[in-house]
Amino acid sequence: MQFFKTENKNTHFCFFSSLTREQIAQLNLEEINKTFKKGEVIFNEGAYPNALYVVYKGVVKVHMYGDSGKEQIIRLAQPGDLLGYRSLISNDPYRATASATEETRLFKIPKDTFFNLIKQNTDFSLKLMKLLSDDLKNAERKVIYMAQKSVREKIAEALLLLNDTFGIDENNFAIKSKLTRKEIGDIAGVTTESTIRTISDFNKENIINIDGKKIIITDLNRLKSEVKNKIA
Amino acid sequence: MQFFKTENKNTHFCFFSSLTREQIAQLNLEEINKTFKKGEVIFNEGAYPNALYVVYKGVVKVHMYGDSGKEQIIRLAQPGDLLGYRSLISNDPYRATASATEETRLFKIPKDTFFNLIKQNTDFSLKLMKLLSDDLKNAERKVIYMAQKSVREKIAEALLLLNDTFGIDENNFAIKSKLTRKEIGDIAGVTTESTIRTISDFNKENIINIDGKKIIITDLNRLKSEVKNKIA
DNA sequence: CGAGGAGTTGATTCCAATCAATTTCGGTGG
DNA sequence: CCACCGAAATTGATTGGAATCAACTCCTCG
Repeated sequence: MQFFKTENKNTHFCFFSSLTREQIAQLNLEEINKTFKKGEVIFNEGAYPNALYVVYKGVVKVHMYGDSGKEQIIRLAQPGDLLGYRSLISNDPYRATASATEETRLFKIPKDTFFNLIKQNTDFSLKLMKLLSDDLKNAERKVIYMAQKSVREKIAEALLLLNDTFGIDENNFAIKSKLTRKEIGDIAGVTTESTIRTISDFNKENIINIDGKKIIITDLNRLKSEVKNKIA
Repeated sequence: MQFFKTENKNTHFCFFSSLTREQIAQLNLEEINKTFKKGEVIFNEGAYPNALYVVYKGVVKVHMYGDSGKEQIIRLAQPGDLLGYRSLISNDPYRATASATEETRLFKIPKDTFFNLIKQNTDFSLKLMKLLSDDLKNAERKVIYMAQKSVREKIAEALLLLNDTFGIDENNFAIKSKLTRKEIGDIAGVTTESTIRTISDFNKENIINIDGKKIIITDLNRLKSEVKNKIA
């Protein structure tokens, strides 16, 4: 079961890899009999959560809109990641929308099961708290990022995130992401035009290589060094 | 005991007001025999937490530095708020520094007590999760804020935060904050000069009134309307 | 094969940072 | 009590980075 992967992902950590098999068994994971296609919405801002989702295949973008209508991608959820647990715990309506960025399949954990597990299993609770803490850490880090970094740094960071999240194609070494330039900009908090210009700059400087829409990171170290003072 | 205040604070919620008296008794609250003066550091970025702090009197700023050295204030903790619980749960060194913005007194909850309580008291755990969730919600909101808002909106938001956090003086209606203009800018993620100019604009437009360093919000509604699409 | 979305590029604008200089204020020691 | 010092606040001038506006090309997919 791929949940047990142990790779150390940069941005998110695989929640399930930290659970025991027994704990996973208690989850009553129920596979949703539906494959979400690119762009399909899993849940919408404003809706009330009645279950927790677990990404099983694919990558989901969690995004919200500023008042001007500009989109901001809050995070990317990959296999093993939870979706919508924050709203569930806070008992709030979703404040963000979740959409598939590629063919995606999900498990569902009924709300009751989830809360029962929290109540019965302190170990599970602790792990969930740790997950929340880590997400909070990332979000706080992103605040300072948005406030202080240049477009160039933001795009470099976004590309590194894509690299970590989607991985690379064995054949052509391109990042296996289906995100558009606009969406990359939405991660970085930057306009589409600036995103394109910056990606083009990186290309000219041989830090990356553009092959159509595909991006190949040719000099990972230089890309990383664009992101100063990176916090692991 | 002032922890039982019920005011609905805008940005943080008073953790202790949601606990039963019994739960509070279990906390082994230990008053720290020290009054922190304005500017004094409670804990430093990089240090390892060995206890949880509860603000009892005063307001504490939690802040970190971008690589250029620019400061960013992550949040303001007021009486009843917890300090350092994220790092404690994640078992990380502190990633931010906490300093008093005025005379501050703290309680301390030993690390062991804290974790024992989590393990023994599911209700407490749930409340802690809710707290984490709410902080996460705020942080995510701030990400989009930093990415998309103008200086004017950011300063308006910061002033509203000050108003909620410090309250106003009964005599002159000034916000009872001892923060400098620079610090207000550090909340908003804006330079000191831009902060001053914007505050001065609000003054000219009779949205606020400046009396020396003191700020009096004279037209709260207009100030609020500067912050479009405010999420409660 | 047409249409529309995605990508790209160039020109222009403008907001806010930066740089620079001056004033005000709060505290402190003589 | 006052003079003085350094920090904070303020104001002005300039710069620059990124958004915006606009036009065009290139896919791709129905």
